[in-house]
Amino acid sequence: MTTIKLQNTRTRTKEVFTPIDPDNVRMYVCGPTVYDRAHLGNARPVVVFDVLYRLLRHVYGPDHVTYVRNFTDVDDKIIKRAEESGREISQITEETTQWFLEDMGALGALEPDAMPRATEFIPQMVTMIEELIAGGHAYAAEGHVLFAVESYKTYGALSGRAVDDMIAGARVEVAPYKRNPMDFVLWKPSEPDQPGWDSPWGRGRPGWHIECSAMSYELLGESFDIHGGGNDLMFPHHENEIAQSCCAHPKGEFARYWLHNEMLQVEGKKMSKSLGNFFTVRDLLDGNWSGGWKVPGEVIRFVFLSTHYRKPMDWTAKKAEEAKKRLEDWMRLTVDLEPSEKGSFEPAAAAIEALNDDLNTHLALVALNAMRSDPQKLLDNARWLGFLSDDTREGYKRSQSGVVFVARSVDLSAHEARLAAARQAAMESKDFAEVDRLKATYVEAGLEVRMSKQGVELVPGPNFDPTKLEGLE
RNA sequence: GGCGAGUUGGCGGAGUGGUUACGCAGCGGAUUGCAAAUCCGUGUACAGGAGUUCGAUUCUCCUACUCGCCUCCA
Repeated sequence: MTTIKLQNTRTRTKEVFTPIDPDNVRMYVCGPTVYDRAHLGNARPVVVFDVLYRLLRHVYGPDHVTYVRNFTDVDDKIIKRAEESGREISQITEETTQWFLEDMGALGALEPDAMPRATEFIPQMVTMIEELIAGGHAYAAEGHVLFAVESYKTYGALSGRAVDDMIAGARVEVAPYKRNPMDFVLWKPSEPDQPGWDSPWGRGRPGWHIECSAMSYELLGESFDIHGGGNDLMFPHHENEIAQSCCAHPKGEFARYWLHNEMLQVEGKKMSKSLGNFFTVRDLLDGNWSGGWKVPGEVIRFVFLSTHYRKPMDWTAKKAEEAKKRLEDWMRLTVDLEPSEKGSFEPAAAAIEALNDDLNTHLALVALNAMRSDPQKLLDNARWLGFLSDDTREGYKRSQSGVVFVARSVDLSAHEARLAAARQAAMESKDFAEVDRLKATYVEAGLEVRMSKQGVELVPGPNFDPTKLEGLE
């Protein structure tokens, strides 16, 4: 049996991964709040934990892994968005959920086994809150229910914080009904025009953190193996999840391995709207970003996986271009091959070993690249890691000169024929002036000109401008 | 202020107590009418200081710098 090692935030060490039950390895990853398109940073944990999911499925078997990722569909940001836009909340959440699935699918991410929505688990949340109150870990005050952090001795252990220190440096406004400034909301009252559910504390809605505790308990049990998310969630979200879950179910361990991915940057800076470097996954896919070209989902995936998940990931146009070239190279080598049957294929040891070592995806990509001399192996392994999908390959095959990643808005075959004819004539006359003139024009238009004994190819590059070809017709 | 991460060659980015990362760019060659693409070959490195050690880029400590979180955020 292969040994997977994972860096556990809880212990700050790289540990051998041993599941509670090898027949049912359980992983929970915090999903999106559905109020808008997922931005690029939202996509990183999705891709990272998709790789872990694939690895676990390989090691323990596809039927022996349960991966849960939630949708937060009740939240003040959603309420605000509804008020601003005048749209129904359900309309917003349903639309955004669908967008999310489409966008993440484009990145080659498999869908989790379960994708629970917070609003479907309100009764379970209420039950858990009641248990916390009964156990002396929470109290009701002015329509709110708050978790009492002092009732949980190890509160702050995950992120390495002490309650007293946090109070000293806290920037939060302290609500008068809080016994301790660090107490956090489990349930809060709703105005008549806000979404709400009846509860023992009046009509209201859950606080942000309780949903993950309630849903992971329902779907994975009081103890499960892996809990993942971005490291910005470590505090307070994950800390609060631990407090809630461990106090409500003291016999359970909650999550045993905590994995956190580092944040994403853009051209060396934090992605933010004020810096003008903020974009969604859809922006990239549609070419609506500073790079200006349509970035295929697999290119985004490649860029993500070329940096280790625990290091800051810097998105740059240059990286995207390099990733695109590499994938085009792989595509060129494998386009005429058929993927091996599922039963007859085993991921290469080099790739598995790389991933076993705390998801060294960069090294796994290097291992893939080393398979260029064995295209069948490259194809199978690339597909196993979420590249060279059927859709991508179909697109490649449809494009005339074999380039998948650039949308072909014009038919270049006439130009190719014309250049080929001119070249043929020049070969005999030894006068290459006309050929050179044509070639220069094509290059100027952003085309790559490939002439060989096999013939002539015109390949659109990122700056291809079809209008520059008009004078040639 | 508290907590945490990082600093590797022109760039990106792995890894290791003593031996080649890899990719891109560069350079040389093959190929080409010339190119492009492709193929072959090739150079440059481990922030600074102290310590442990036969030996450290790799371990320990200190310094500097960068970054993230602590407020909605993945």
